[in-house]
Parts: sequence; structure tokens; C-alpha cells
Amino acid sequence: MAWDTEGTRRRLKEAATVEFAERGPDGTTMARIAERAGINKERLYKYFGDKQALFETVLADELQKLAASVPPPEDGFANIGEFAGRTYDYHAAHPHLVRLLLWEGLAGGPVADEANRTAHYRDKTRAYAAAQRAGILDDDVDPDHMAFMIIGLSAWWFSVPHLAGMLTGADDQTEHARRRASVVRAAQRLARPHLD
Amino acid sequence: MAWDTEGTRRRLKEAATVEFAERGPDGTTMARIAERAGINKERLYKYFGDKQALFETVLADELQKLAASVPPPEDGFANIGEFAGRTYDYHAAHPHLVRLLLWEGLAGGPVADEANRTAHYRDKTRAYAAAQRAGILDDDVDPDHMAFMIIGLSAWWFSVPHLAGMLTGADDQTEHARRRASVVRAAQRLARPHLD
DNA sequence: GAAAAATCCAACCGCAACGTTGGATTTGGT
DNA sequence: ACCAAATCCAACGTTGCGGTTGGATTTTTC
Repeated sequence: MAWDTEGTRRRLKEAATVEFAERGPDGTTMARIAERAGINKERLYKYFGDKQALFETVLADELQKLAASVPPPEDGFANIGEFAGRTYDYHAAHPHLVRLLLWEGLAGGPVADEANRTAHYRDKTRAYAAAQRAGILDDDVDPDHMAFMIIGLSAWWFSVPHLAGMLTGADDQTEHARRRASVVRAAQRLARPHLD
Repeated sequence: MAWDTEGTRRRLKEAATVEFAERGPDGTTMARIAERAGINKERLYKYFGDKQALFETVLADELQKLAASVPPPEDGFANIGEFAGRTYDYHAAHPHLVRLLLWEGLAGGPVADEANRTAHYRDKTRAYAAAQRAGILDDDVDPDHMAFMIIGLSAWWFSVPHLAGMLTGADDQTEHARRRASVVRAAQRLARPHLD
């Protein structure tokens, strides 16, 4: 088998993603990551530095994937509900991400990849503002807050799943669909113009 | 000084609340809790058992305080916006609680005080359902999901403060007021009946 | 075939944490 | 005065983790 340094790096990062999402930065051990990847623990340090750096790499990577998978719609949020729905779908398919995000916020350490993320959210806010000026979205709520709350509507379900469970019962197939529908409706009600 | 076992218990619990909220179950050490309380570490075990049990006690206690401080309004959610605003205010004044809740969800261990909490949420859902039947709230979204999302609108700001910061800038006094206003408006738009 | 790079392996250091224990000391009740 | 309960104190055993290191082994490259 040929040397495959990119593959090694990727396998380590994937294992780290799973472990970090599951147990958090504190609960995760470098030995477990290596074991899960089937690669010697010592490789981790050569490739990623220490644990904190590895965590930041993992999180930055996963955020990139989200941004690539759920781009802001070309219609300028004309169908904001479906946009929120697609965000919900992404989180449902990749529950790692929200968990990593929460671990990061709770730990209170450095914010991974902060410059890029800030720029990304600036663009997003601009897009919302443009949609408001165009009359596609209501301007009842400031664009940055609207962006933040739309994210929240989708992600909240995966942020406190035990609370969701106590309120709604176990989330089987039908409950999952029901939740998605609620997210879509809530986003519409929150952001679409209406007469009141 | 007289023996004050209740006071000892309370001081330990308060110290534990601060530490657990700040660093989470993993990051918190029993020694630090005792040190913060100014009480010998060994007392913790006599009073609360092990670390996990202490954490559950702390969380159950803080949830009781929230329920006592922000009761469902007597007007049956006629002013749902202000109700969400008061919830936001409580979280702003007691940022411990959301953090404890998130640590619990992420850790994935046993749910503290599950029976009482489930009952509490059942009642809450019933109250929302009644308000919907009375025409005070829109029935566009199922009552359990509405309750869950209203909680989310208030708590999301404190769940991912670093994300909020990247979107809105630092949260000084004015930003704080702005956020509260957005929560109030969002809750109204989400739940109040309107013609569309 | 030799040198260089990637990987594995195993052991190590230092440290910090959980939970316990055995006793000394203080306080309260009777 | 005496006994029981609450507290303090200091040390312990054990476990586990982060990060490093020195070398053996395999693969690539030239």
C-alpha cells in the first residue's frame, strides 16, 4: 500500500470529528481518536499539533461543509421557509455540527476560524438586508437578528434534544417530519411580510 | 457558630452551580467546588453522593427557580411577546441555567428530575393548546412545538453567544435591549393570530 | 542499493482528578 | 459531664490523560 498522507490526515480528522462531537473537547482523549482511526496516536501531534488545535481544525472544517451544502438561495429568500427547512435537514443529517458548535461556545476558548466566519455572517446579514429592502422579507426584525433566529429555529431542536423529547415525545419518523414542517412555518411567520 | 447543615448544603450547592455552569461536568473538579464554598471537599460526598448526582441536583434546582420566577401568564398568553421577553430577561439575569441545560444535553447522561420536568412541559403544552382553542394564539403550529420554539427564541442567544457576537457585534447595553425587542417581536409573529 | 520520509510501537514523565479513609477537633443535646 | 453528630485535615490509592521520545519498520524516491 502506497503512502497516503492525505488519507491519513483525513481519517484522523474524521475520527476526531466523531469523538469531539460525541464527548466534547474535555471528554475526548487523543488515544481514543487514534484508536478509532486505526492510526498511531503519535501521528495526531505531527499532523495537527495539540488537542485544542485539532478541535479548531475539525470545527472550521465542518462549518465549511455546511456553508457549501446550504448556500443562501438565489431567489433572495423569497422562500425563506424552505431555506430554514433545508438548514434543518442538514443538521438532521449531520448532528455533529451543532454539538461541536455548542461545545465551542461552552468551553469559551478561542473561536475557531473566527475571521472567515465573521465575514461569512456579514455577507449573510447583507443578503437578508437586501431582501428586506426588496420587500421580499419583512423589516420588522433587524437583518442580523433575523439571520440569527432563523439559524436558531433550525438548530434548537438538535441543541437540546432531551428537552425536545420531553415536550414532544420520542422523535420517530413522523415527529421528525412534523418538526421540519414547524420550522418551515415558523421561519415564514417570522420573516415574511404580512398585513397585521 | 452554631451548626448550620442547611447553610453548608446550600453553600456547597451554590458553588457547584457556578462551577458546573462555567466548566461543565467534565471540566469541574470536586476540589474546586469545595474550595469555592470554603468547605472541606469531603463534605460534598456526604451531602450529595458523587459528582453526577451533584450535577443533577444542581440542575433540577435551577429549573425549579426558573419555573417559579417566570410562571405562565394568567391572561393565557394574550401577550405572548412579553412572556417571551420575560423568559429572555430571566436567562439574561441567570446565564447559568442555559449552560447547565446544554451541558446536560451534550453529556447525554441521565436526564435530571425527568418526571417532574416532563409533567411541567405537559402542563405548558396544555396551556398553549387552550390558548389556541380560545383564539388567543394561532393554531398554525402545534402547541408543543410552539412552546419549544418560544423557549428557543429566548434561550438561543445564550446558547451560542459567540455566534451571536459574530452576527451582531459585542452585546453592550443597547444591543441587549435590541435583542430583547427582537425576541418579543419574533414571539408575537410566531404565535399571534393574523390575517395573511 | 542508499537515503529520506512516513508510520508504528512502547514506554515514559508529570500531573491532576475521583473518591475514600482514619483520625483530630469542634459543637450540640441531654 | 458525656455522647453523638458535624466538620476539618491530610494523606492515600488508583486511574487516566496529554504530550514526548527513541528507536524499529516500512515505503518511496533517486
